[in-house]
Amino acid sequence: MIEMPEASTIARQMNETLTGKIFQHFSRGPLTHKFLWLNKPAEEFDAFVAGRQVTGAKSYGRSIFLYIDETHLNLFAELGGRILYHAQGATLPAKYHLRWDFTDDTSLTYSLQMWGFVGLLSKTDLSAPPFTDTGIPPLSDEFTFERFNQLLEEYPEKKAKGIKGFMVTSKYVFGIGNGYLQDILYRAKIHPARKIPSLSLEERSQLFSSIQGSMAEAIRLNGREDERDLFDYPGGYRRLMSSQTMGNPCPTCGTTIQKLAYLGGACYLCPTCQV
DNA sequence: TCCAATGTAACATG
DNA sequence: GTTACATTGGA
Repeated sequence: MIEMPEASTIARQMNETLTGKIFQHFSRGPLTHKFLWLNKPAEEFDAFVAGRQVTGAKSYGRSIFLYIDETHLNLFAELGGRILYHAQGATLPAKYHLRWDFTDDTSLTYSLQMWGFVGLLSKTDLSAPPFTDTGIPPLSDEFTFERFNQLLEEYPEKKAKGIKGFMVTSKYVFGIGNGYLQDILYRAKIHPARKIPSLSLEERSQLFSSIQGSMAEAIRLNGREDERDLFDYPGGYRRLMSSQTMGNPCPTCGTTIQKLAYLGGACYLCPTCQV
């Protein structure tokens, strides 16, 4: 899935590569998928974007905004898969779900994995629900330790669910999914099922630092090694806790890394370090 | 053959 | 309070 480091990398590359290009055509690819959500029929996407210009791109949490003229944007949200740029003359992938062609004979394709929302919105649409329901992206000015602590207290299910429930719910911290969460909790030495009221101030501080540190490092490395950037290059961030490292010794204490099914999606953790 | 993962529905339990 | 399930391309 695309989490904040991937969204950041792809948006930066889109901004550098696509800005100034004129859309020629939007279309669906040869693959279909029930969990691909467009907010309008593909024909409306096509009719709207044709002849309009890309004016930039940026990321927000795990979302990507691709700006169209001064008034609209193409929103990529809650999505998995690959968004790829194809230079003039490049062979398009055989399988993809969506495609944007530009007038200079370059194009963009999206191959979905799991699910994804692609929306054609006006900038004002972004300032109304459901697009305002997202939480605060890590590394943003708003994301201070004080605010983080406040969000922990505001989480309505703080007594019922473990810290994992809070962390992967986009309404609070926006940008982290199950993938990076494993490393974040490992670095903070916190078990995914720990209840929020039981977290000491020091543990909250460790968690906050771990979020900031993990996100900064992953952004610096252009995302995870098992995800791809706009040009189909893998990122350089190798997760410490994942299906790939399960069964290996914990780098800190040597205990075997375990897998645990909890609140949807797998947790990988060191049962000794994370309590 | 199994894995990835979000949100929600359905289930089990005390 | 926890798990199953929707899905499907890729390892």
